[in-house]
Amino acid sequence: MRPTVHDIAAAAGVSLATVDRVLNQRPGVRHVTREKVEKAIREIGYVRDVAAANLAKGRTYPLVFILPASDNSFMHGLNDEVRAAVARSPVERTDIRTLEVPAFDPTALVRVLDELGKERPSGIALVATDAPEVRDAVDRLVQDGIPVVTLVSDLTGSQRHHYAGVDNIAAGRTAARLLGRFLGGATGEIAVLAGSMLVRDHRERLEGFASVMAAEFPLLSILPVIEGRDDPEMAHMLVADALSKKSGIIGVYSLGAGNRGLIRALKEKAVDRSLTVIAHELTTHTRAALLDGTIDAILNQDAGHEVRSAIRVLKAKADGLAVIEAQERIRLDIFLKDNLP
Amino acid sequence: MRPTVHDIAAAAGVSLATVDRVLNQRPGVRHVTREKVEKAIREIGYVRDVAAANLAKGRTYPLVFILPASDNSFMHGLNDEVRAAVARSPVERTDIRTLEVPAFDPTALVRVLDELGKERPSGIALVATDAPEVRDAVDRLVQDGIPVVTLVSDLTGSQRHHYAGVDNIAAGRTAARLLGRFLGGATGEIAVLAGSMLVRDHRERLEGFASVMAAEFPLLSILPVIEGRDDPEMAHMLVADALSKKSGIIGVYSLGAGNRGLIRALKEKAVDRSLTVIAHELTTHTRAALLDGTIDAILNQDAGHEVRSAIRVLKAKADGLAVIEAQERIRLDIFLKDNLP
DNA sequence: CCAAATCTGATGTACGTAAATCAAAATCTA
DNA sequence: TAGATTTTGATTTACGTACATCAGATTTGG
Repeated sequence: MRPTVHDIAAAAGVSLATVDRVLNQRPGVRHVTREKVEKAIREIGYVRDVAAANLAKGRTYPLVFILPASDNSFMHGLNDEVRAAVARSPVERTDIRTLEVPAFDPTALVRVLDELGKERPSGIALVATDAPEVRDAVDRLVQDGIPVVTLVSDLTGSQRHHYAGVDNIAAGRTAARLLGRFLGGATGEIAVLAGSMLVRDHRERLEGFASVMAAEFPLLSILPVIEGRDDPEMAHMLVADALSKKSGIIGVYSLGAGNRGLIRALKEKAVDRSLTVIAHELTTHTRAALLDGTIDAILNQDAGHEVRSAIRVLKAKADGLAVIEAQERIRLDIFLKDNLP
Repeated sequence: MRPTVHDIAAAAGVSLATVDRVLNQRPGVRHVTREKVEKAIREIGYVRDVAAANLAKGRTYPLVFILPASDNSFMHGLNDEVRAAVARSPVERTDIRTLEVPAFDPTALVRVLDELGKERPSGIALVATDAPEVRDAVDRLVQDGIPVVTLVSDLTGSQRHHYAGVDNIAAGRTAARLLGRFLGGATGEIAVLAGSMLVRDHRERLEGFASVMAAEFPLLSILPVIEGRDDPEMAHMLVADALSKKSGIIGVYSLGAGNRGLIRALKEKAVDRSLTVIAHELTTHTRAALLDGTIDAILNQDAGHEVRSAIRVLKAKADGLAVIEAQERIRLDIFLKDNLP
């Protein structure tokens, strides 16, 4: 049987009340007594029954998700997953609130973060815009003892407790190798479509992509990055233009969102050119394009996993508990037309 | 505030005791009263607080994992993950026991399953040997109300509640497409190394592999399958032999275990031949081979995820609760040298 | 050594549910 | 309608922890 507070009391030769004072760091315990109790805790291997503790406390975990107000499929999917988590709230004892902030706007994000500092929720998950002032705001929260995890996009040099997202450098490298291998030993140009170089995940993907390309596929040259602002219309225009002008393009790497526009451009301008195309994020549009052969591979991050992981980590940090590291690692999913879920 | 049993009692106009009788399907409640209570439960949207219920019951979940006594890295890894779950037992209220049975031995497996039927654990997870008598034994357990999940390898036509493993047909198809694409438009022969055609996962991988190869890569022909019994020594001998005799081999698909032997054979016989190689299961050996270029891609199933998923599902089934489907889907991981964890 | 301050023990209630007991009420049977 | 039977209510204890209160013990300062 698992040891309880009574066992600690017996082992340490003190009363239940004293054990409670030590466990919940309440005042009024002499130093030596405290040590005696802590020793007993270690020796009998006591671990607090979190379920019982939460029951007694009537505890819930007020959590806040800060998401960018972006109108693309990926962010919509992320939003859906947060809503699904809200639906599970009663069972998981969470109390989740979602805040929308303008995308790519550090100032707005900082303002929201600073306000949350006063409110002191049990935990905060945010899709970070990678700017020094955001990093400082997050670090203030962390210093204040509020658990913070970054979601999807990380925050350079910050003290955030955890990052629930994929390794984007690895994603870029993987895309490069897949593209390089799929193209056999061909010579030609590669077009790269990004959202914005202001977000860290896109920068990192590009960095990984370029480094593997340079090192291992010297016959393929990367054209200047097209920035489509994750917007389908803009992406369509820019990609169509590039395809018209550059006849040497034999491959495309789309590392951001807005793939709806990319796919349309490909169908209009390149049906006959048999391009090899790799894109990020599995959505209804990219899925259809993968199945009909317009896209050759999709790299994906599972938004549901990211949200669930963020919640688990925030709850664990709020209770000062350990997490199962391997469970919280967000994988880079690679989908070909054969292994779609 | 979330509704409690007291709220049901008030809403239905009955006593707490009656509510308890209905909730825990105890006898002694008239049909009309039962209906009245059930209606109230639905109307106020009551959901049992599982944590509180488990606390009151002092409940633990006795679970049994049945694993084959195979001496390969994958099964060792699976074993490690079960042990890790045992270490978490106090927190998760599980009480996990592992049983080893001879591999590929339906009779032994049936004997063990039948005995567990008497013992009535809260749930059973097994790596199934795909045979009718095993299926029948599992179905008896299910009929008896014992939750059963298959792990890694599924059981054809059985009533098991869940399968915690990858879609092996999709895995084979994916391997075929990767291999076909990596080989560009080359012409040649593909060697396939399997463990045994007696286990369903290997059969399915081959099936998926062969179908995509035939349909989409007609220039590549599949050689007769080499069965290495998941044994490194045997695999080494057979593969080395094949490489010596067949000079037309340009690709290898290893769909089972025993990759240690395969890798040794490749290094001895094929350093100069630049074969394209795809293997299953990420182990220290395959990881090293991927990094040094001997292997081009590894398809993997995450044993840790499989074990944790099996436990979650068994617990949920034991309590009659729903699971988060997406969370329990075991993905096919594709590793290139760039996205290794 | 006494009073004041500090520390410790004993005890009770609460969280939401399970499970048991016993009494009372309702229903059924003859 | 009496008596047996079934159904329902009321109440209590328990699970492991949190938290509060008050009394008693020990330590500290002067």
